[in-house]
Amino acid sequence: MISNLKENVEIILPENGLEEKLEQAKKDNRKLIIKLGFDPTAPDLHLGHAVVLKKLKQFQDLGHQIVILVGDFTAQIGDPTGKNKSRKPLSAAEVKQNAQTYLNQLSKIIDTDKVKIVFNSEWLDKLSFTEVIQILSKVTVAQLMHRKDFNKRFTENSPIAMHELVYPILQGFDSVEIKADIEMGGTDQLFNCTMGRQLQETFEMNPQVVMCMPLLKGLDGKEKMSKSLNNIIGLTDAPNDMFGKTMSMPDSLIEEFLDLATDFSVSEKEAVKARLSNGENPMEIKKLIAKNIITQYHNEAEAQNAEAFFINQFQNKKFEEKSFESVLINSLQQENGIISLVDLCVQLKKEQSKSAVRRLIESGAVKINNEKNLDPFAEIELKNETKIKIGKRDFFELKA
RNA sequence: GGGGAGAUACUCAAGCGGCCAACGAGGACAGACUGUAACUCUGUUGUUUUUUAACUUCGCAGGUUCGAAUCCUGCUCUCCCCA
Repeated sequence: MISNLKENVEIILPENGLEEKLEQAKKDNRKLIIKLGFDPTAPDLHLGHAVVLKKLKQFQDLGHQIVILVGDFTAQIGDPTGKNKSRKPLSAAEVKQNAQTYLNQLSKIIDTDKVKIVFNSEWLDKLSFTEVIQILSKVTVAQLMHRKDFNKRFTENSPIAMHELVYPILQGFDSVEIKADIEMGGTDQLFNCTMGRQLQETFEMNPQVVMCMPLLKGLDGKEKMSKSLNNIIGLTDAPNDMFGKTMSMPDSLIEEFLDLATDFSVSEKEAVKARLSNGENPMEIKKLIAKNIITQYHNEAEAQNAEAFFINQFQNKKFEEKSFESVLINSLQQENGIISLVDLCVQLKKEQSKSAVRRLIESGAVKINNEKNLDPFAEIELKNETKIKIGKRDFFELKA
């Protein structure tokens, strides 16, 4: 059981802490409190988050108490780094809304009925300045400067605002408030999580164990998976999308995805890796991974469908009827069923400027009924079942 | 508090009165080739009117000029040195 709990975990602090906590819980006949923080500004969950969430799920299955901490207070302060200084603090309503979205997505992996949700504004709002100073006095600047990104910015002479330094401390104080036994997070959270240990100790509590999961790389194969880098597979992505995205990742990512994104058993993983090193086409392995992922977040039938679709559509280059995003002709702005190609594509592909779309068309990215059309001003007749491909991933079909 | 340097598009970074929507690099996107991989090659990378054009952009606000990212004034912010 312990080895399952430790699978894929990159860092456990202290080393034997997990065992001790489990034993203690057993002795006291109580649930462990397992904390996971969530920043309410970014509620789009992807496979990177799933790495941590699946670990939480294991604990939940063993009967422990998951506490989701919504960092609404810290989000109100706003992040001053870099150019983001104009970032608006979220309103209470937005925070609520985001938390709800987050929960919905969470339910793909863990049982949200059994999860406890808390907002850190509940206690952080109430602290007096005296109390704040007292908390701050527990931490030294030298400690804070150990954090990698503070250190980097400091040595590079880029600004660090005071309240940024306070962030990790507040996060640590959250652990005090909720009496966390374990705090989970990605390896990037290591510093913040250890802050929790330290503060709990000064508040004479048994310090939490820190468990950090590795950060899954994004589809670009370079950076961590992150929405802003546009390299994610979202938990709520459609099956065909998941399949296509998985197939488009660089081969160098295969092992990592196998380990972190699939739910194969350890021995199955080994077997698949052996196939790879025996020279099997990595593409086949990627299909395996894709199917496994879709099975997790949708179901097996969908996974089969997605594969069949992919093979037919992209490998055999046959256009299939299914799985184009249907667009009602009535919903488009038009003139008597006629529209220019740019205008059509702008409406289909939202959040792109007209100029950008126009360039796309001119570079040959748009096909109508599988025929390239390079003229942005071609007049398109809006007919039922007209298929429009924009780039590699966006497919639409008009419906009367 | 005193002295010095600086703020340019996603990032880095040129430009220092007209030839600037702004060199170059990275990134990103698209195309060809492929296994929707990598490599390589090509193109694009402010917005808008069907575009040898107009409009908005070089920290913010004013000013000088026929004309400003470039000069002047004030402001904001950052970095460095000294106290």
